Amino acid sequence: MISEIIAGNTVDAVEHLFGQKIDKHLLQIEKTNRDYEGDFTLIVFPLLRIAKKSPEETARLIGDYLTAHCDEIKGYNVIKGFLNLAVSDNYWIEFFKNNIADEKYGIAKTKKPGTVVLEYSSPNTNKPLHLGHVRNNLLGFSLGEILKANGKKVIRVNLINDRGIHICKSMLAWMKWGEGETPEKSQLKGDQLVGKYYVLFDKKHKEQIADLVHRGFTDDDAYANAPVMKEAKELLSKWENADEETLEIWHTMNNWAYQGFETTYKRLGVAFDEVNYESKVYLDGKRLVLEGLDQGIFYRKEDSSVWADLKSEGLDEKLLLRSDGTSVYITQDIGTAERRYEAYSPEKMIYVVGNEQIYHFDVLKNILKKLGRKWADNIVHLSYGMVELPHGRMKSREGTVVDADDLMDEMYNTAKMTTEELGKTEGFSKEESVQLYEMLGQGALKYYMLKVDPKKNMLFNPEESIDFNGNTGPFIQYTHARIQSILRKSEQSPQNLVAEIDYDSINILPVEKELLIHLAGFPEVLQNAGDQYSPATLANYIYELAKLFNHYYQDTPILKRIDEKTATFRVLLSWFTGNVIRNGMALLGIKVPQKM
RNA sequence: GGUCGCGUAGCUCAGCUGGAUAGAGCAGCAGCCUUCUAAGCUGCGGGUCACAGGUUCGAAUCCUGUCGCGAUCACCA
Repeated sequence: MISEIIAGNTVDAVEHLFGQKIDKHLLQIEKTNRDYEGDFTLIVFPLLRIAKKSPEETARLIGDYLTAHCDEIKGYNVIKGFLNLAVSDNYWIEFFKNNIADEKYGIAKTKKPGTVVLEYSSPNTNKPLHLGHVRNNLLGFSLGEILKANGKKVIRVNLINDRGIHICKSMLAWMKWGEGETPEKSQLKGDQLVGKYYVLFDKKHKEQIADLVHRGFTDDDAYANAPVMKEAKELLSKWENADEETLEIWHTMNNWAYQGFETTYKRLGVAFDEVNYESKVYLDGKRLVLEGLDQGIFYRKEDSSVWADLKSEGLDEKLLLRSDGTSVYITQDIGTAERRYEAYSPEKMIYVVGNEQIYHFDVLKNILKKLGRKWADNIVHLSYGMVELPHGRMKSREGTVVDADDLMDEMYNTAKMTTEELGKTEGFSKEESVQLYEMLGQGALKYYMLKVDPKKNMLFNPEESIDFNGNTGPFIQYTHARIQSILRKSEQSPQNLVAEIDYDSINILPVEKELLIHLAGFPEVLQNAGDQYSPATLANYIYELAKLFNHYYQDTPILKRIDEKTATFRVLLSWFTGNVIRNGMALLGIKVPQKM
């Protein structure tokens, strides 16, 4: 890395000039601002105390030293306390030479030690996936890819919530009013069908509540005493007592939901290494809680419920086992965390879960620590923000939920319309067109969601469909397609060009240097994206790269109207850029087309 | 009420491990296809970085407080 080289030499410079050995991290080196001459800038203010000279003079002295002693630095200028350094073209040509043949430039070639368990998606089987799940899935999948590209071993886990009162609601509604409807009979996706009965339950429940309130019940009493709610609770207790008929219906409806999810996951391009079902693991953790109780870490109340006291940690008391001895949500998470630790000894356990559960994970970590699990510190809650609609949050009750399947259909249609208007699919077969529309629709959707910092809430306006121009997925996909078009027109394959290029003959233009500098930054960006769990960092990097390339493409002939040696270099630089765009987009879960 | 997060252009967002005159896209306006794909490129207008203090040579960025928005504090998950 060039900034490492500059830093190392500056340390020498400071020692030589001012007689003091400084730590490299004291130095601030950044890319030179566009408005100034130079490539990289050393900010000398922090060195003034050592230099005991004016900013300008300090900068000049260091500049002189670097120019004389460092081959990579060919000149400098000083503005106030900013030492703007010009890096020699040779350095960038070397960089190009060293990496051009590597089609997977920046992607880790070998596994480093360290396993990461990454949980994401985690749907409920009572309703289909919506926009919020889409953000979760895209984030989780992309983060997994990014970590793998950083050399980590990643275990992607989906923990499906297939039990509890909400599933019983769907089941009850189906039993009462379903008339034996199946996905096959009504040609409905399984998860949509189950969701339909969940909505139906809610509707009936509301009617009954209104009726009870009308007859003088309070809202709360009406809620709990509505006949359908009582029946749903009975159904839950039947489920817990392993009633055969109930289990069978439960199995059937869950399978419908799983099959529906499978379809959605496949279309969205997300995948998992392991699927856990809550019904199988929800009893885990009880053993640990009882162990903690024995050791006096937790305590039992008169009604025999078990609690953790986290007041000294700034939290509250937390219920761990109900008075009837059954587990609650957090009990299960204690158990699954322990299981994952024992199975994989991961260096991190990442949970992609909405920011509404920050408190939950805070509690979870503290409880595990109380139990002496030091690895609790390795738990990371990647808490992402809500996806909001112009009117606020999505409310299933108000019918403002944006369904994942519908959304993908809409994206496909928008892609189709836009592409046809532009007449871009002339000469495409039917199948190729369909593939392209899907690729563009998915690209638009995924990039739209991933370019935003995960921790921030984001707005989705269904009225204005997702854009295809500007800072968007299709813009980047288009840039890739343009590059491929050049490569197709080149008489030789990139691999052949690499074999015959004469590096000594290369003269690089300022735009080309900009591209090379940006390309050189890819590994660092990838690392940061992994360290900060932020696909957005990567997304924004790729956008910058695509923008730079389009600017280059606009007024620099790459293949035609130039001599062969220049063309060789430019085609290869385009190829390099295309590879980084493709690989980077793949880490976001986005495919790029050859033509569009 | 306690805790946590967010507040940057009309809109959607970058920038936040402190550095030069705060950036993109969309929307608006004006240009660029007899040359490699115009889903592109160039230019113009648009800002009290919520507000007030503080730390610093230097603050959108760090600290404190205020305001606004949101989340959370279940024998729900």
